[in-house]
Amino acid sequence: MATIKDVARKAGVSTATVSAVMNDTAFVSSELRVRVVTAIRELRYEPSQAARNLRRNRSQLIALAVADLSNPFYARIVWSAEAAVAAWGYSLVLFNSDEKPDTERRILSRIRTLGCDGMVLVPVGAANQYQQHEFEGIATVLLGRSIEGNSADTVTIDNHAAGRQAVDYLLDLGHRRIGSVTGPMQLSTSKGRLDGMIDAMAARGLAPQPGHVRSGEFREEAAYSVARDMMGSPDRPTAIYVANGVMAIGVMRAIADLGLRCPQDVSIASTDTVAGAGGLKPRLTRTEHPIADMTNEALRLLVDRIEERGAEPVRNIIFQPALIVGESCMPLRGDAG
Amino acid sequence: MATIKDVARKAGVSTATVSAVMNDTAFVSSELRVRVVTAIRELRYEPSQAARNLRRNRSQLIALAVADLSNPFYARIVWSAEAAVAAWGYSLVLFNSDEKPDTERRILSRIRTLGCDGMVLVPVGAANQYQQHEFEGIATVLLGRSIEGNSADTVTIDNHAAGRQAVDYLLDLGHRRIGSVTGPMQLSTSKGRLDGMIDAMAARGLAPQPGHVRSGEFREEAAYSVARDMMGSPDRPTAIYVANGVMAIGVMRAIADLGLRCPQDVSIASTDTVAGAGGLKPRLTRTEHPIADMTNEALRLLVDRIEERGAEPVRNIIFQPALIVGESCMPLRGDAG
DNA sequence: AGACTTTAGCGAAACGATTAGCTATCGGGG
DNA sequence: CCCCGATAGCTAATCGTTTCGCTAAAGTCT
Repeated sequence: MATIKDVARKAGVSTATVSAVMNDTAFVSSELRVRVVTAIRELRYEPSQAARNLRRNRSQLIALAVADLSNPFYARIVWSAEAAVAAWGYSLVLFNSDEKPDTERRILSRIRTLGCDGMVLVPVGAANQYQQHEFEGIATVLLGRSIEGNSADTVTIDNHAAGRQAVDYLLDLGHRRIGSVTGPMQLSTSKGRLDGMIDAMAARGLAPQPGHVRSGEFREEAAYSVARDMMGSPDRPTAIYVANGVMAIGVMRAIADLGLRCPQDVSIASTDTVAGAGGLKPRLTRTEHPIADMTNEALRLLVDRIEERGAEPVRNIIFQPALIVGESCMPLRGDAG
Repeated sequence: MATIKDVARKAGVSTATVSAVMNDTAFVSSELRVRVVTAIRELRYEPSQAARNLRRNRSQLIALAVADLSNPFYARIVWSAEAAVAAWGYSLVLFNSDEKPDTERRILSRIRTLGCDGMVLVPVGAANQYQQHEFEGIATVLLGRSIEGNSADTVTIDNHAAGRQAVDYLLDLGHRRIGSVTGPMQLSTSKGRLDGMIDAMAARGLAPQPGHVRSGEFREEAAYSVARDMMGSPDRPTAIYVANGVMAIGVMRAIADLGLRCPQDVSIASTDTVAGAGGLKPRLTRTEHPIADMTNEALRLLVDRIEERGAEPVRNIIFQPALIVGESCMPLRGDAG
């Protein structure tokens, strides 16, 4: 592989001039410029990113660490993020913490030694599991979930509104015994959505029964077993609010396996969506996140932090969910519709 | 950020000794070793990957360029690849060529300047669009699709067998007028699957009618419009073989929009799968690829090439598809079942 | 014409690690 | 008692860029 010295020698100039031509960083007479570019072309010279990184102390790499790559929600984020990162002139380094705090810790350290210029993180652990120095010296944007007490920029949705919207919809259909399958309580997303649900019910003088609120991992299997258990008892809820798209699949499967039909016997509303929803029957009624917008915004903030040295104040951007009505909910039988 | 010199000064040793301790590359007395490690800890020293890369001429980066990140099939590959890459001690740089040869060209150049140690590529263009030098000096494994005349290792499935299996199944159900919605003919995958279909029919003295074989982009929308057109005419096929999971969703939607029901009026068999298949109704009958195995194998080959300098012969690994029977096919009405 | 400013281009010092080759030091054998 | 080999650790070169500061030639003003 040809180096800048080879080019300089061949063109009869100094390496500084070659560098100037490459980066358009100083005026070079057209005569020298043409000698340099032909030399570059003939030698098929491409500058060594490693040397450049060392000198410039930049890597042009942006890391994205998501919580669960098997979840279509995060797959969708990856898709958007790749496009946005490329559009800003960076490359995307992808990590999957698989909802495991230990894995996440290793990832943070790896991101640091790779020298990524910035990272977008979907945090996995509880707030107290993070050390301050894990974020020092690297631009960070938290996406989807936030960490209490952390001073990084965040881009999230209004989880409280999401839970509230979905459950208000169920209440409007006449449901009173509403259950919920939700995620781990240490995550801001799960907690916010459940709070929204509780507030929606409280606003009408109701409250979920103790056994009707279950939490587990944000995974299909966890949701399946929890839902099977909850829906097996005779005083089962007439409607369920599921806090996550993948869990919704698990819940629907559990219901089918119990011999119940989805809108007729149990209504299901969820927050967040799954891919292939076009073919899913019945189509879920759900509150959707504007995933692409959120991801783009996260990268805009991140690149801003990377490229402007200015210590702007912390920014927290909150997106509003939108209720998408599918076919997974029905008015409560014999009740007002 | 502390450098190796700071550590050396603080520990009262030379940088060579610090390096030796870090990399376990030479014997260091336990006294010095302990001085070095405490200095490292106190200064929170982490070696600069950039400097290391420059010196070692390695980057510990593996690039993965897939054809379409919006396709769950590739999302699944990304998931597996991230895990495999991490397990081998590398990090994954992700690119999406979005089925566009021009974008792919830019990506190849970017991979090169990033100095990735190797790449896994799902090629997008026709064979003659590739230049030899685009692959020179960087370990490459082609995944899923191959490029005729290219000398890189490949990991693919037996597309011919996939088409043949799926269509044999339809034939066994008594279908005779079978159509196909398939991908671009310049891709080895589309061509192989279609050939498999044709051979399956030929083996029984049949051939698809000219208007019943349609190709388009590997996208839901393309499949939708093509299927709508094909299924609108009176001599429409009684069964369709769809060469791709995402297209199958489009075809099912087209059929529903035409007022036809899926197994009863039209049987659908496809190759390759989509995520969320657990919730999809009716579940697709399809030939599945062992995605995780294929991806792992691709990375095994790649790391092998990167780490062994030996010029082993080119390896082409072909995986066999498996037929998964769902509920999207029925015996032809009034025919032998 | 002399003094002063501009500017194209060069030389060499960084950046922070790895590593080949060298220098002491120590113990043991003749 | 001297010499030799082994070995722990150091010195300095090196990887390929970028960039600061400099030189010398050319232009501008009085």
